[in-house]
Amino acid sequence: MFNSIKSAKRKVITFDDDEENISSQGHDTQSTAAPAEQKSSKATKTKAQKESESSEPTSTAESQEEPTPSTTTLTKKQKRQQQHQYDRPKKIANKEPTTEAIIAKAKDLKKHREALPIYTARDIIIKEVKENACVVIVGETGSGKTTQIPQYLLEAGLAAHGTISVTQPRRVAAINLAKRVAEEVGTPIGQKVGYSIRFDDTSSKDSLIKYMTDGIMLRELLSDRLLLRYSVIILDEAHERTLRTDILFGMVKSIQKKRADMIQAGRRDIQPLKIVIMSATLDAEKFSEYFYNAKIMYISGRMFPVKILNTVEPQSDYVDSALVTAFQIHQDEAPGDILIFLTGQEEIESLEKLIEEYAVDLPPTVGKLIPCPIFAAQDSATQQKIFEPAPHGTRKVILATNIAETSITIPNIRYVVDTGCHKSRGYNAKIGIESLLVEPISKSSARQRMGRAGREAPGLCFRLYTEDSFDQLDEDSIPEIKRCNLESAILSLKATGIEDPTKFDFMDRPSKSGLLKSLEHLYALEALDDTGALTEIGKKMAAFPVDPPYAKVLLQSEKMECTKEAIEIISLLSVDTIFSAPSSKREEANEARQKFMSLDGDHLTLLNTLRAYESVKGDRDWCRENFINSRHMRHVMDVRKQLIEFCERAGMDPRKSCGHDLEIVLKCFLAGFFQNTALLQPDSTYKSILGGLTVSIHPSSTLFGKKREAIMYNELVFTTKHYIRGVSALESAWLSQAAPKYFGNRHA
DNA sequence: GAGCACTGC
Repeated sequence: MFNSIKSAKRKVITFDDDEENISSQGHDTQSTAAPAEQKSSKATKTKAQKESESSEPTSTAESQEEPTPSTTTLTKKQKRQQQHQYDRPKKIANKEPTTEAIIAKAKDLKKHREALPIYTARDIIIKEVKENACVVIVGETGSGKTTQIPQYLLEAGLAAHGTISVTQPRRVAAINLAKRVAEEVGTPIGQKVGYSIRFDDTSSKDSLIKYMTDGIMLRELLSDRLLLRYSVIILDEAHERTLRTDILFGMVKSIQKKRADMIQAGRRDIQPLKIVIMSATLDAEKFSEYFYNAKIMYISGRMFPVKILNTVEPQSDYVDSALVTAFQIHQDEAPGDILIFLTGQEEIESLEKLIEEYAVDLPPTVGKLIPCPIFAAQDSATQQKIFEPAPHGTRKVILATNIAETSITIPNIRYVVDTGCHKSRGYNAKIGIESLLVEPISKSSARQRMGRAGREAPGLCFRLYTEDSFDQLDEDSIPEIKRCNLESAILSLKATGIEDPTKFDFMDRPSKSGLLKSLEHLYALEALDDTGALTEIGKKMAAFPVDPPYAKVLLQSEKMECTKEAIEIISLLSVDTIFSAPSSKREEANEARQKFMSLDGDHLTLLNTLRAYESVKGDRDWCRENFINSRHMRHVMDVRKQLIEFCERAGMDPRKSCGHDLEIVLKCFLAGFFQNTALLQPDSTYKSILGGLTVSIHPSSTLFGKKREAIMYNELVFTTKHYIRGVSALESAWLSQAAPKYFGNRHA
C-alpha cells in the first residue's frame, strides 16, 4: 500500500496491513464506567470532551510553569518571587476575574463534568474509597480521573479531617491540574484548591485539595512523619514507577498502618488515612497485591482508535527507516502531523538534515514537509516552535526524544513513527557506575507512544520493528529504583526514621549490592557511623534539597569559609548545563564561552559565568549573545535562593565568602567528591584513584584535552566511554587533607 | 569530540 518516493531513490518499507490490528489505546476489559461511552466518543466530540482533554497537561511551556498568580491570593512566598531581581519573561497582564465570574464559570463547567464518562462511576468510586483503606483506580488517558476523583471525594466529605492530596511526577502537571480543578470548584487557585511544587507553593491551611509533586510529599515527610494534615493521599501516574513514587508507596503504607494502630489504641485526635493509587496501565494487580489486595476499578478513556502497522522485515538502521516512512506517510496519507520518536539530540539533528535534503526532491504537487526537532536541552524559545501550526498545505514532522511520550503533548498529531528505542539511564550496582545507553522500549512505552496519534482523531502508528520484536519486548520498563544510584533515597529513608533501609517494604526491591554501595558511600561521607546509624552530619545533610555529596560540600564550606561560593557552584551544577549550544552555531558558542573560562576547570568557569550574568542582571539579550540558556540560569538563581534559606536555617552564614582565594572552594568540593578523582598517567590518560578505571574528560568540559596532574569530577557516566563531567584541576597533595582515611598513606 | 526524561517544605 505504500509507494516509493520516485525522485528520492529510496527503498520502500513494507508494513503489515492487518485489519485486526486496531487498538483504541489498548484493551477490552471490564469497565465500571460505561464502556459504551468509549465507542460513541469516536464519532463526534462534545465540548465536554474537549474540556476534559484540556485538563491534561499540555506542554512544558514556560508560561505554564510560571503562572500569573492572582493578586488576591498572593502568598508571602509568591510576593517574594515576584520581586525577583532577574530578568524573567514578561508575565501577561491578567485581569483578575471577579468572584461572580469564577462562580459562573464553575457552574458552566459543572455540566461538562457531568458529561464525562467517569461521572457514571462517581457513586461507586466514593463508596469504594469510603469502605476501603486502599483503592487502585486504572484510568485511561482522557478519562478525567485526576481532575474528577479528588472532587468526588471532596463532595463526599472526605476532606473534613484533612486535605486530599494528589501527587504528580511532574511540576507542570501539578500546576495545570490544580488550576483546572480550582476553576471547576469555583474558587481562585490557592483557596480550596492549591498546588505545591518546589519554588512555588499556592496551597494554604484551608486547601481541601492539593496537587503536589512527589518530591514535595517526600520532603513533607521529613517534618510530618505521619502526614497528619492529609486525610486522603492519591498517588497518580503510579505506573511510571519513578523512584519517588516507589518510596512513597512504602511510606504511605506504613503511615496508614501506624495511624490505624494509634486509633486502635484509643487516640481520638488521629484520623485514618485513605490511599488511592491511580495508574494508566491495565496490569494493576501488582499495586493491588502490594496494598493488601486492594479493589481495582477500571475507568475507560476518551481515545480515538489508532491502527498499528509493524514492519514486515526487521530494520537495520531505524533513522534511515524513519526517513523513508515519513516520506511515505507524507505522500500517501491524509493531512495531519507526524511524530517520530528517536533516542537523542544527535539522531534528531541528523534526521532533520536528511529530511531537508530529501524534501528538495518532492514533486511540486506535494506540499512541504517541515522537520521540527524537540528535546530537553533546547532553550525554551526553540521548544515553543513546535506548537506553531504548519502553514497551509504543508505538514510538520516532529522529531522528538521521550520528552514527547509523557511531558509534552503536541497538537495535531495523526501519525506516530516509533523506532522502538530510547536512551535510558542505568546503574551498575556492583561497580557503582551510571550509564546512558540506547535500549529497546517496553510494551507499555510502545502503547504510550502509539496513543499520541489518537488524541484528536483516529490515527496511525508505524512501528519500525516487526510484530515478533514487539512480542519480545518487556511488558513494563524496569522501575527506576532498580536501576539508579540510591544514596539520596537511602539518606531520606534514614532521616524519616527507617533505621534499616534494606528491610524497607519496597514494592520492587533494589539489589542488595546497590543498597550496600549506597550505604558505603554514605558512610564515607560521614553521614552514617560504624553501626550504620545516621550521624549529626547525616541529619544535617538530609535536610538539604541536594544530593548527599553536595550536601557534604555545603557543610564543609562553613569550616572553610566559602559558603557563598559553594552555594553558587552547587546551584550552577543543578542544571544539565547553563550553556546553550545549538549545533549549528557551535563555533560561535565556544568562542563566547572563552570569556568566562577558568584554567582551573569547570567549577570556577561556572562561577565566572554567574558573576557576569549578575553584572548584567540576567539580561536576556546578553544571555542570547553569550549562548547562555536563560531558562536554566533562572532555575540556578531559584536554587541559589533556596539554598541560602536552607543554610540560614541550619545556622550557617550563606554570605561567608573566600574572596579571590578560589583554590579553597575546590578543596571544599573535595569533601564531597574525594572519591571522584583521577590522576594523569604516563600515557596521558586519566585513571580514577579508587577503582583504577580509565576515564575521559567529556568534550563539554573546559579541561577537555588538557593534561593536569590530578582532577576531580562531579559525574561519571558510561556512554561510548567512561566520560566525566564537571571537572576541575587539583594538586594531589590536597587529597590526603580532604580524606585522610582514604588517602592518608598514599600521599603522606 | 558529545547527555533520555523527571524531581526537592
